[in-house]
Amino acid sequence: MGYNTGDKQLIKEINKASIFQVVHDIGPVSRADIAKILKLTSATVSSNMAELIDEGIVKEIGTGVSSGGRKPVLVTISDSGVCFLGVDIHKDGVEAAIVSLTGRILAIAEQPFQHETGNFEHDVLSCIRSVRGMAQGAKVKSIGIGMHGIVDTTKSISVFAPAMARRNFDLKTFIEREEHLPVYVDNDANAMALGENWFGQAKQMKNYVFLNVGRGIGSGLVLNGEVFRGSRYAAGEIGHIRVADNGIRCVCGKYGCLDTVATEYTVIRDVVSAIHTGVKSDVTNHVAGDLSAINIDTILEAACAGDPCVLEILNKTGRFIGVAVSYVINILNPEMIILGGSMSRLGEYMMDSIQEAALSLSMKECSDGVKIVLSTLREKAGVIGAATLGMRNLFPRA
Amino acid sequence: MGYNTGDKQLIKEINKASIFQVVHDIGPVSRADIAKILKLTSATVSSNMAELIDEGIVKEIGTGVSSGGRKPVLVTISDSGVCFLGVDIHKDGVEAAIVSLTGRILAIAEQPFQHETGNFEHDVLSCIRSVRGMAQGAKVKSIGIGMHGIVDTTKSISVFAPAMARRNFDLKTFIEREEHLPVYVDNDANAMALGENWFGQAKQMKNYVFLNVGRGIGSGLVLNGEVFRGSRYAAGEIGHIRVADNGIRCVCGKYGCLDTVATEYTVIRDVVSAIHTGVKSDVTNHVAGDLSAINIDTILEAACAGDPCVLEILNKTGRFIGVAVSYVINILNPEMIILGGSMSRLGEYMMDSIQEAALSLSMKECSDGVKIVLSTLREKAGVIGAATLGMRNLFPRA
DNA sequence: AATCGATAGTTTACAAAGTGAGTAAAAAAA
DNA sequence: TTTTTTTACTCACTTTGTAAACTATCGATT
Repeated sequence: MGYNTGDKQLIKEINKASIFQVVHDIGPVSRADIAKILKLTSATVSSNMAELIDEGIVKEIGTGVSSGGRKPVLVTISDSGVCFLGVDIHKDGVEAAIVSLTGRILAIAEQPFQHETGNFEHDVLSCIRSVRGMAQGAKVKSIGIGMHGIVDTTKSISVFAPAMARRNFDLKTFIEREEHLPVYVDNDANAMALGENWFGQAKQMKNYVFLNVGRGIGSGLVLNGEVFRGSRYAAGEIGHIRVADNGIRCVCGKYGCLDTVATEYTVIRDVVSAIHTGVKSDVTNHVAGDLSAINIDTILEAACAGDPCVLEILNKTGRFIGVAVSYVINILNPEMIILGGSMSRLGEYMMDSIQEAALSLSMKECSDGVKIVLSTLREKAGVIGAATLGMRNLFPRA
Repeated sequence: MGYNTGDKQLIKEINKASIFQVVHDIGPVSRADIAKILKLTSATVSSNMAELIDEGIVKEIGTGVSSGGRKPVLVTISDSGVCFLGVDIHKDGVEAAIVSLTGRILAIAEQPFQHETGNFEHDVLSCIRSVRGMAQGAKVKSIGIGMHGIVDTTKSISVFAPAMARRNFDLKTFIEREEHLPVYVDNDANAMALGENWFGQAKQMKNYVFLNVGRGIGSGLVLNGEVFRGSRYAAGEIGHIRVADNGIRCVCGKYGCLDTVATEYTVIRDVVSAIHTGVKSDVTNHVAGDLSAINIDTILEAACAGDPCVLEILNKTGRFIGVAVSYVINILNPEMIILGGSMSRLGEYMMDSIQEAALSLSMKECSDGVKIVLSTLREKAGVIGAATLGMRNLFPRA
């Protein structure tokens, strides 16, 4: 069980994938330079390049400057040859986008769940169709789905998703039948982590952690250059690490989980309760006194305005995240921690406390050189990450 | 940087390694069965098998029962064709053994460090030579060294080893020059983890954690089937995760680290201090009242005899380890946690509390199915693991 | 302007490795 | 005894990368 074997095609896939990778990483670049970098012969690069160009993945873009001989023909990733549909399924709805191999978003659409019907499939499908309608010229190669909860990636089924009251939900078969395109499903944080590797902060990085902070908190781990999913697809579920002695009972049944102190919901809860206990906050003005109208947007506005109540709550939230991050650093010694997800809009106001807690609680040898940064893909990390699931599968065995 | 390319030899290495792996896992086995399992043609299996036999790695062992045709020729791992030297360098000394591909120990030797001289190289070398002298007929292919502290495995140098007051110590070059054999160096816990994969509890396992509990506490991580070392070779350093509010200052400068509550030293310390505060313990009898003579052996005897004082201290120690294990489980969702190292001799008396703490503090989805077990290689895990570093390198790219 | 050296990319002969078909050996079944 | 099945080897074929020769440019020099 689980033995690898190789054949001639495997070599080709490996080399072709690496050639693509070099173009992606440092393109525009000439065939000759690729050969030098990969220590392949120019013949090998040329023949694989011909296929990549044929498939619409790479294109020639002109000539570079000569260094004393024939001008090099530069190639770059094709911005329009093929593209990929990414779907982010979170607790409250679906978001879908069509993304080019350069990370450009050709079209994007959103569809909140109609919880009353409980027909999630329909909402997902309608979102996919609406975005495909917006970009009809696009040659969509596949559909990648990033899904909250636990996803069995070998069978491509959602084993358990809290917000959709269903277990072992086979989204892949359903969407493939409806859309006639290959479908790849993975956990949302894993997809985001992969997206960050292709288009964000983690380019060419082999060991890093993506923190998805939003309606819950989870993480995607990339270790030794591969997404790490654990033995039952539950790796990176840091939301249920104990970080607080607050006595708050988590949905998982335990007490003091990170999930009880570091999500959109808890920040809103803490702001409301602070105001209830008489603390003055700028937020009250933004919602005209209606505390039930407080949301992440109003909190963000107050934070921008420098409201001390909100800033202190965000600091505290950051410290809790930092505690969990310190465990991750001690165990995994990653190169980078990337903060993303819907809560990352408040990221600027939490980064300092995350960093301070994470570094002060972890061992120097492990935290040495670790970069803690905000995602540059921000709220698009979900759909872009999901689309990269399909891109990744251009070279499945490489 | 870090691109993979493939050539024809790569295919061969992959297939040859997998053929070897099947023989290792389920041998004795026939060529035909291997072909079925690996979905290779019998021609491919035969030609690779001929090389493996030629190299003394595998041997024919007779014929099996026919199921209606020609009797299959069974092959198995050669117990004597080639063997590997493993060296475990811990804080107080060196241990070396010559190990066959079947995990049999042909010779073993020990050499405490002569700290006054500070000439560690000499002690390591003399231990290696003494064990080679014991098994002169053995065809030793390589030397694997498991070393405490942080090891840069690409350069094979010990970046930082607390007990040897030296940084960036190039053991590989030194030993290769003296012994004229390839030398592979890795962190001791990583080596043990690998050893457990070849000969111990983690056979055919892809995701597991080896806990090395001894004079310090560290871990070796095997993730996606590979040893995971982190970005600066410091992954798995769980000794410096904060698990206690005891105010004890760790050597690393922080407070409450696992290393301050779960090593040989802390167990001895706690027993001594309990006796000082008037608790009656069986240990006192074993050392005839001389508390400075208390060591792991006397504590083990007392534990065997059911001494409540010692058992309570071991329980407490186990709970602290369990807390750290719970973080590991939540982050990595491993298949197995293996407890080894010199303290694992006391393992029976800690397993329950480790398990209880680990499971009660981790999320169900992550801990589901995780097996927490004692190493079967026990105190030999170090040298056997180190020897497997060499075995692993029979098929370096596979 | 003509020539020469250097660089880029393509073509061709070759080698390595797996595949697939065919074959011999050997044993069980009819 | 004959037939069938299973094992393992041989050999022609295909794929893929390599090495070297070849073509196409380009810049510099004469």
